[in-house]
Order: sequence, then structure tokens, then C-alpha cells
Amino acid sequence: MFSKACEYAIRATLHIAQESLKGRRVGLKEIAEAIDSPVAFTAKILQILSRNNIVQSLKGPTGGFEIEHGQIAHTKLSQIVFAIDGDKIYQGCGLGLSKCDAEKPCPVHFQFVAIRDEMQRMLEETSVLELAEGLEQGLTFLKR
Amino acid sequence: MFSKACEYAIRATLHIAQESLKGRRVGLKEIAEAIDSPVAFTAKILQILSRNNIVQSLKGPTGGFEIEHGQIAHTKLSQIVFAIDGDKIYQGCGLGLSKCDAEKPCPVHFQFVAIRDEMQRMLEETSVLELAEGLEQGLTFLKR
DNA sequence: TTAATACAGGATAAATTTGTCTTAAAATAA
DNA sequence: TTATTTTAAGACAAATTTATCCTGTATTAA
Repeated sequence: MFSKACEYAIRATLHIAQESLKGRRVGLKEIAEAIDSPVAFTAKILQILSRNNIVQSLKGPTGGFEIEHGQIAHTKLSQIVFAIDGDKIYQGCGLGLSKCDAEKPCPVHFQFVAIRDEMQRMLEETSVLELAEGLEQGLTFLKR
Repeated sequence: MFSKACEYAIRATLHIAQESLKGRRVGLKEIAEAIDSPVAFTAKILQILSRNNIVQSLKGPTGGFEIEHGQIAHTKLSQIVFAIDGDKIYQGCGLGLSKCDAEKPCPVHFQFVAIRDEMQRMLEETSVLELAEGLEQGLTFLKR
């Protein structure tokens, strides 16, 4: 569904959010450990998230990653997905046609639009805060 | 959503179905032309579809690919997707966890299950016949 | 000021997916 | 039977994605 990079991005963001809510800043290695991801690759992804201002990074001792408190409730999954994978999840024909729309649709155009719309709605409605709370309550998990 | 291979597979199958309904057998080159796909790669995919008995192939002059008439109405998109991409579309955690279920879910488990179930239902309900008919009626297109 | 710590960024490498090429095998028709 | 046509299959190559490594830069605390 998503690229590996995007999966790591969501997991990393949720872990940072969870720690930020507790007033803690987290380092790269701690993040990679918490979400069970390759450290160096995770660093690349965090760079992108930082450039897109989805997370904030601070260098030096006591540095690390965090998310502004006020931001956590407003950041939606859709922003993370868009930062990493772009809009190809919403755009783009399900059968790979270079162009495909209601005027001149591929054979599965309308079926796919229905599912993609639901996916988009879900990503835009789901906030980092609510998911981080599920983690904090021990209801959900970031690695297994 | 799907791999390139899977996209070609669906497009190729639909073209073969469309021609089979008209009593015509189609060669590899004609298929690749009709769906605008790389010939040699399409050949590989057709091999897989043939081995999985989703299409039938015949060698030699007048040979080519076809689908048994009785089969066209019964073949569902899900069979094509499964033959090429396996069950990783239905299985597998949305965030890439090695294990993820209702007992110990990832943070987006239930949101993803809902969307995946709808996708699965759609793939299992959509037949090659109905899509080939849309093509034959000029309502839908396999290349653009 | 200096040493240590932690992220940033570029180069590089491994793995996977996508795609090509060549030869073999099968089948038809002359 | 033989020449021709067409798919089958394996080896190979290109492109993309995933992942690593090394050096630079910023920051903090002593």
C-alpha cells in the first residue's frame, strides 16, 4: 500500500509524538530502536519530515527530534504520506494508464476511485494525536 | 496500489477476454500493442497467467492467447492480482509490522482493515466479463 | 575555547522490480 | 518432413527502492 519509507515515516512520527507529549525529545537511535527500523535509512526519512516541518530537529547534545505540542493534534496522516510518497496514492490510474478520468476511464476507474476516496478521507481525518494516545494507553504497538 | 506487473496482467487479461468473446485468439505482440506495454515483460506476465490457468496459450502458427468462453464470466480480478502479487494486498500490516492483528494491532490497524476489506470485496466481485464488456462498448479504455 | 554529541547531506551499495535478449520447444501448414 | 510461426524459459541488464557509510555542521556543556 505504502512504500517502506512511508511506513517508517508514520511509525517514527508517532513515536516522536508519543514522547513529545511526555515532554521528552528523542534521538535517532532511540527512534530506530522503538520502531524497529534501519537507523541510517530512518535518518534520511526524518530529514524529509523535518524539512516538511512535520517534526522538528535539534542538533548537539540534548538534541533530537520532537513535535511542537500544538502541532500534534493538527498533523494528519495525509501530511506524512504526502511528504514521503507524494500524491501518487490519490492521483494515478489503478491500471497504470498515463491518463485516466471519468471522461475516458480505464475499466476499473470508478471502482478504484471509490476506494481511493475512502483511503484519502481516512488519512485526512486521522490525527497523529489520536494514534499517539492509543500507543500511550498500550492499546496499539509500533513494533512486533 | 498494484505492481506494474499486476497492472499489465489485468490489462492483458481484459484484452484477451475482449478478443476471445469475439472468437479471436491474440498474439503477444498484438496484446502489448493494445495495452501499450513492453513486449518481453508482458510475455513474462502472460507466462504466469497461463501457468495459473487464467488464460490459455497455444504455440505455433495461429497460436496465441485466449480465455475459455465459460471461464470469462467466472474469472475475477482477485485471481489475477493473487497470481501476480500474491496475498500481500490482503495480508500484511499497513505500517509494515511483521505481525499485526486485532489482538496486538498497529496504530492504524482497524482503519486499514476497513479499506482493505472493501478492496478485497471489490476485487472478488468484479469479473473479467463485465470489464471486457465495458471495453467492447467503448465505455472504457486500456491505453491512453 | 574545546570536546563531545547529535543531526545533515552526499556518495555508495544492496535488493527488488522492471525490462530485454537469446535460444529452445511446440505446433501448424505447406 | 520441413520451414515457419509463436510461446516458454533462462540469463542478463536497467531502473528504482531500500539501506549503509563517511564526513560535515551545528549545538551544548564543561
